[in-house]
Amino acid sequence: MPELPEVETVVRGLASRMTGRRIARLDLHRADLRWPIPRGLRRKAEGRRIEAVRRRAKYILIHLEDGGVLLLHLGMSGRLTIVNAEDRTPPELHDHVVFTLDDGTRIRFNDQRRFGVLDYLRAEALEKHPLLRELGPEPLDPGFTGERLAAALTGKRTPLKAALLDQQIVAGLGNIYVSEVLYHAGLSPRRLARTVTLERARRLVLAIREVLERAIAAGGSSLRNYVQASGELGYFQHQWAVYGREGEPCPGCDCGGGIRRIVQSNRSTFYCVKRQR
DNA sequence: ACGAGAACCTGTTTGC
DNA sequence: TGCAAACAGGTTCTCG
Repeated sequence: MPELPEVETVVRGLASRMTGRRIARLDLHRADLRWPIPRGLRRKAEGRRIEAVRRRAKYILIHLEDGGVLLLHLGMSGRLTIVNAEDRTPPELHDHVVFTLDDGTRIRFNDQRRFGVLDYLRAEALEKHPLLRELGPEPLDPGFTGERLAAALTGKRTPLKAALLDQQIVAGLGNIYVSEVLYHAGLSPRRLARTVTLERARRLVLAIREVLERAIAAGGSSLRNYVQASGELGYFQHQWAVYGREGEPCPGCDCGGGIRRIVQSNRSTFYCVKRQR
């Protein structure tokens, strides 16, 4: 599930509970997720005060007082759950990592498929980290403009859908929000990226901002302080226009089109053939 | 260098 | 009912 809006919601929830606290304990229940968890991570984290929790693309960055940074990625199935100090609920299957804060709060990192990541780096080397180095612009930053997107798409022979999933072109969109954004921009997912010139790129940038901001707002408003009663972070009711709606009528207008599902690079895309060109 | 597809893992749903 | 195939919201790696 986790695309940019979900990760942003998770980061806000984590920040409210972690900032200023110390990591009293870090329990690693296995030695790897997608990749090995660095040796010595526990020693580098335990006892340190948390200065800030930030997001870059779909990565969660937990900044420690000494300049260390914990980098988390939720992959396909990762979820974070906040467990209050007095809650004695035992660990669940696939709870691979558990943070315990100095006030007794626990944060469980559960990841069934283990495509997630836990790494450690130094703040001064953030830009050089192999996972962060190649990332494209943040879609909600003012620097992400139609001009910049058009330039990034120039000459690309790949379908627009695949280009927008490419984190080097814009960082944070995933399979669901790409379908949503293309619907709102009125552009076909099958259109070649290189045919997106300035006017269309501007439309796309507006659609990207609108869809992401609305999703973040929905996350914030439907969770009490971004934490569900269960303690789970980042899960909220979405109102998707096209994703998962194969066969339903086009929701946004009376064009009479139906939502079709196609497969592009082995992943589902949903769109309205009539409205999106 | 680019783009398509496989691979990484586990679990659930779908279709014969 | 049972079993295999398809599918799931991400990213990297390999190959042509």
